Amino acid sequence: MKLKDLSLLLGLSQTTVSRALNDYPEVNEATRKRVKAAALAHNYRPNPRAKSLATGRSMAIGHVIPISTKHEIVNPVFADFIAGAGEVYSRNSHDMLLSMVPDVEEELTYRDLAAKASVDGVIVHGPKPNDSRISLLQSLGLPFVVHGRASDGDTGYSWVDVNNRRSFERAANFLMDLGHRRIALINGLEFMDFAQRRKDGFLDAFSQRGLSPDPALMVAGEMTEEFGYRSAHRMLAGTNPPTAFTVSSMIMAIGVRRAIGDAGKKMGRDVSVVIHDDALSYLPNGADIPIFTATKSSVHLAGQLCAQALLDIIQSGDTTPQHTLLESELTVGESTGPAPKGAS
Amino acid sequence: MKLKDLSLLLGLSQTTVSRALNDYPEVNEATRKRVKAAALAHNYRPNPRAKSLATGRSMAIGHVIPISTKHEIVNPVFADFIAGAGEVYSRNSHDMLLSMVPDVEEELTYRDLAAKASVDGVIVHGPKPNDSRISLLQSLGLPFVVHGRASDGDTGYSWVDVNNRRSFERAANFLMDLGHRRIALINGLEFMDFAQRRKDGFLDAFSQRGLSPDPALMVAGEMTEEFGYRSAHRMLAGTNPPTAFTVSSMIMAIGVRRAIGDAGKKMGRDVSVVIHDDALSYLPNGADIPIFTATKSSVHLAGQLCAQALLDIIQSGDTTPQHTLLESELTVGESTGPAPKGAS
DNA sequence: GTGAAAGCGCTAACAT
DNA sequence: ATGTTAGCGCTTTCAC
Repeated sequence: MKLKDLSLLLGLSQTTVSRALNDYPEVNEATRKRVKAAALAHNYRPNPRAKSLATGRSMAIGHVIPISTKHEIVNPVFADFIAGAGEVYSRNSHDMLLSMVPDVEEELTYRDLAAKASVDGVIVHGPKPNDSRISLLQSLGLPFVVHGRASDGDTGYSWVDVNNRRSFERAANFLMDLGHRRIALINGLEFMDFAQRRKDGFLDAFSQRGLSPDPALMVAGEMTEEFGYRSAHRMLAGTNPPTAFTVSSMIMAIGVRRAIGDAGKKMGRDVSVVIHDDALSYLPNGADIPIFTATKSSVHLAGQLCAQALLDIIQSGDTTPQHTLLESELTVGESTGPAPKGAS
Repeated sequence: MKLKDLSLLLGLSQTTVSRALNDYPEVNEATRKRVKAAALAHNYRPNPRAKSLATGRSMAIGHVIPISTKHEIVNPVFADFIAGAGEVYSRNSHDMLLSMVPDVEEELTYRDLAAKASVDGVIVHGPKPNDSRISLLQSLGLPFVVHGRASDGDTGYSWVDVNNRRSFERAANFLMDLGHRRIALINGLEFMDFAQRRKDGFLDAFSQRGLSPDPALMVAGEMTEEFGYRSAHRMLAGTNPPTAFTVSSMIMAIGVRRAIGDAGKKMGRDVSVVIHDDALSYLPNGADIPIFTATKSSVHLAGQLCAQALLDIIQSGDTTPQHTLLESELTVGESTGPAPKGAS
């Protein structure tokens, strides 16, 4: 069933039918009703490609995922984000175009998307400081929204971000309120913007009390179970082990938990773990080790907001940068957690 | 830069340029060279929508993900699969269209994709026995490949599946070779095809030795950390606890590990855990609890094979059902694992 | 308020 | 081996 068939069927021109369907004001209300009813009855769906060719808009949003560094896609956080964004696209009858490309081809892919007008806009994932993709997209004139920020104070583009700095500041403060002083930070690679911000927040919490963390308890690396395990293991085996951990991802937290298990007899119940990134869904507060989920990640929400922001930009044509900073909740498990031995 | 511009520039007709670019045989080699060079130099990219409108092919593959039951997308396995498929699409210059829809709208979505000719084919995720989507897609005439199988012996459609039955048969056999007899099965919901097959394999391993598992040690439920924890916890608290676990997913395995941790002092080093679904990447063999990854999941490979199979079907037009059964590797951790107390 | 006709950028008969 | 022409299914002037 195409437009022509429908118009013939109704004894109207394609033009009128098209106008009726697309809610043009000049159409007679009676006609519109008749047309819409017929379209529904005959299950008419406009061909998006034809429409797109005529209008110049693709009604699709691109997500480009580099695949050689596997972190992005394997990360459950990514899936949640995509799910959130996808819902918004569905509701607004947009398509989501996912491109998995070797990261060396990422720039080419953006150029391609722009040249072929395959998408009306893109979401940028995993920004690094001074990310080259931003200027590329600007020069290509392709609307975009960044999930995260490419560097501090940069206001030249739209982004949606979780308040990473504050999350870790609050996590550290929470632990210090419980009496912990030897708090470890198991962070992601610090050239990633989010990791840098988390570290800043962590340090801030200490400064606020005139304290400073033990540098030996601060590490950054690949967000893998293995790195979490090894880091925590080394720290716990030291002469002055930490009494609490702040961890940058669920996967690393699993490793930290394993290390704590190894050291279990030594530690007793004296170790707290604070995790970022939706850990609550996967690692509920255990009976053996008190785990506090400090920041309930809002990745799913972030996905929705990113998508909505981009659609708004595309619709309005207004590219004035919009910035959304999400506060993540401090969610505490059932147990309020122990104070370290000899704490005040 | 569009075809017309390029043809004007070259002093050729659009037709010739189009033919040269699309490797039609009747074009003069010299001309083709000239055309291709010019296209490259001027960075010409054919508009896929125009092309699609003219050819009737969309050069896109659809993946429909129901979102009200969150399992599908949250599952890291899903992300790996998508990554695998995405690579294949990229290499074959196809787009991947991801639709996140409330599961009640799933059928509507397929009808939509078919009616609007948005995609040349779809991949079906998470099949259940006698899945209604299969007959729907067949009646819509939309090419598809199923990741998994909708029921036993069904050969009327193409699928790519991991040999779930054998994976669990081998896992159980592996543990029995180590001397274990009280082996638990923590399975996914048994109305899912894969879970049923895993159970079958588990049971087979016992029958082969003239044994049968304790029904109290076989459970099935949502693949969550919580379910894994609770199931294992209950079993370990019983009078005759298991000495080994086979677990159907990484997430559940985390819960099982937590339960083992709880029961640690009682158990000593006597518990083995065998996990399906790429557990190796996330849960390396621990120092405290011996964990054996029995089946290295091939989801990523499955994604590639599904995508390739679908592209082949679309290209050749040959819809003769193709079936691919992947054998998953039995990967054993560093430790070969302890025999249970008093084992032979 | 409705219609005729041109055109979006490409491919595919049908010439030559 | 190359060009001419007519679409693909829709929107959008422009005219009535």
